[in-house]
Amino acid sequence: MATNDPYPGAQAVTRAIGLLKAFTDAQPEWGLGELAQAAGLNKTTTFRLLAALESEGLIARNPQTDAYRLGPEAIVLGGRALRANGLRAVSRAELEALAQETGETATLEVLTDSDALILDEVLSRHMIGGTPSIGTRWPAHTTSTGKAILAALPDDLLNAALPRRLPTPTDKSIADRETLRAEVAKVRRQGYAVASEELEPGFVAIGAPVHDHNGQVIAAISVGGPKNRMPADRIAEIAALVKAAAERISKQLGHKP
Amino acid sequence: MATNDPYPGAQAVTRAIGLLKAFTDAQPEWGLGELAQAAGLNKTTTFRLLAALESEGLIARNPQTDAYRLGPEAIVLGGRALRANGLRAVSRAELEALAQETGETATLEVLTDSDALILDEVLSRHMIGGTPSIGTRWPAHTTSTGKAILAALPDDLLNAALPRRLPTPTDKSIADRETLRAEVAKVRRQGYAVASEELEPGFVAIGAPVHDHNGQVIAAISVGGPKNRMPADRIAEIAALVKAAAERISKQLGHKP
DNA sequence: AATATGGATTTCATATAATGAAATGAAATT
DNA sequence: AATTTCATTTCATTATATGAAATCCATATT
Repeated sequence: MATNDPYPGAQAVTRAIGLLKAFTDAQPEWGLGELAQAAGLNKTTTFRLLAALESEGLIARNPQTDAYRLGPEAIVLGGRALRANGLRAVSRAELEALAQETGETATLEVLTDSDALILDEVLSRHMIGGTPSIGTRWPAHTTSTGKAILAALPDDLLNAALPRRLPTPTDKSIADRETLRAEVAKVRRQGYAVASEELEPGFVAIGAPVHDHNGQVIAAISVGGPKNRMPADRIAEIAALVKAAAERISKQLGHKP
Repeated sequence: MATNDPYPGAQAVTRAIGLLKAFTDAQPEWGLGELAQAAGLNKTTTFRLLAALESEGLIARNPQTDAYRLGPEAIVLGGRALRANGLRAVSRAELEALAQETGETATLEVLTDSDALILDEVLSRHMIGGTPSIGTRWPAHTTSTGKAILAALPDDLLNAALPRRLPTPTDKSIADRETLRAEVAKVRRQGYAVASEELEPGFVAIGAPVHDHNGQVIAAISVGGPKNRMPADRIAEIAALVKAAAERISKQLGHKP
């Protein structure tokens, strides 16, 4: 999860961030005691850190229950981090076009540590009213975008990006490096990656890499939807669209093929 | 900006968050020295705090220039904060319908301190490829949503929510409490608020309040677009749509009118 | 090629600010 | 009314954050 080892000489900061990271989609609210326990901190320390975070707006309290939750400032910082990334501005129109043409959900994702992180998303017309998952992360080797990025990395960086053990959220997930190596070769050959129920049963996506002006991969885009709308011939068709869109984005970023 | 006074006994945390908040849309990247100066901190301290934030992923470095910027974890936390707010899930479909019917941009916003914070946004069909502003904040009294929320607040909370001096981003912005009082009365009478070039020249929006099951305002939704597409009769028409949508959302939240 | 310049890091002695055990307070629950 | 379960405050102790100065490093400049 951490990019590096915790930096010494800033214990309180590291602990405070640890507390922030405890607020997940699965458990978005915590009481003081349970959070202290989960974070391995003294209750007093936890209280003091949370109070500091709250006074800065990163933490808020449920007005009914007094439970701790993430605060509005987290949303503000997240928005700024997102907008600071020029990629989004460049790729937005392509994502919209892809979602329009295919009727499915299109995403822009980058690699962080060993996860694919969703930076932008245009929802499928079948998901009217659905909640976008911007800011969500999944193990890279289980996603089409993650595999597209990994495959476009030089081997040393690819190995560095892989976790010690490959998580397998479904029984179709790639479970070992041998299989992954073969898949990477295939993705390199094709120029796109398909993840068929490797992240979630019933979900299929197709991803292609985006390159910057130095020729390095910096992101990937994808189109995905339920398996029943993704027969082999349609996958091939979508793959061509996704690949072409990714190449146009790369070109806008100054990439010379 | 801060919800409360800085909490003592967590200096390092408060300072670290101060650093994070220095990364804005206007200045998304900083060198160590200038950031230390801007934050009023010693360079060594700044370095150490940034290193801690970086190792946790909240700060990243521009690979070309080494400049500091917000990191991927900021996006992750922002996404979680957003999804923790059930409001978004409930209102999403209504925003999409409003954007569809009017062709303009629809937003969901809440009040933080004295600002209206954008929680969700469906872009106008005139802005294909535009970048959504989720996580952006504006002075509440200059926005339609902000005024809708302020007007729906009891007087004591309304006063508490106003800053000492009212910022005036344009010459049409409400500049004094007297004028605001009259405007609030009007908004209460109408059940919706119009902000005509009060935030930005050429931009007009119409907002209506959303209430929870206790009858308290918790948010507002809006539809907005350029002044030239917003003649008086169309404003009235859109106001009716926005108000009805806000009422449907409130009803879903258990509000009994 | 050698040197200067403007950064970013590291070092280290010091004292301040963070720590946690225990006491207290405030709500729920019995 | 008593009990339990939390959150919050107090306070003495020391671990931890601090900043001045030294060093390193990359990039201009001569």
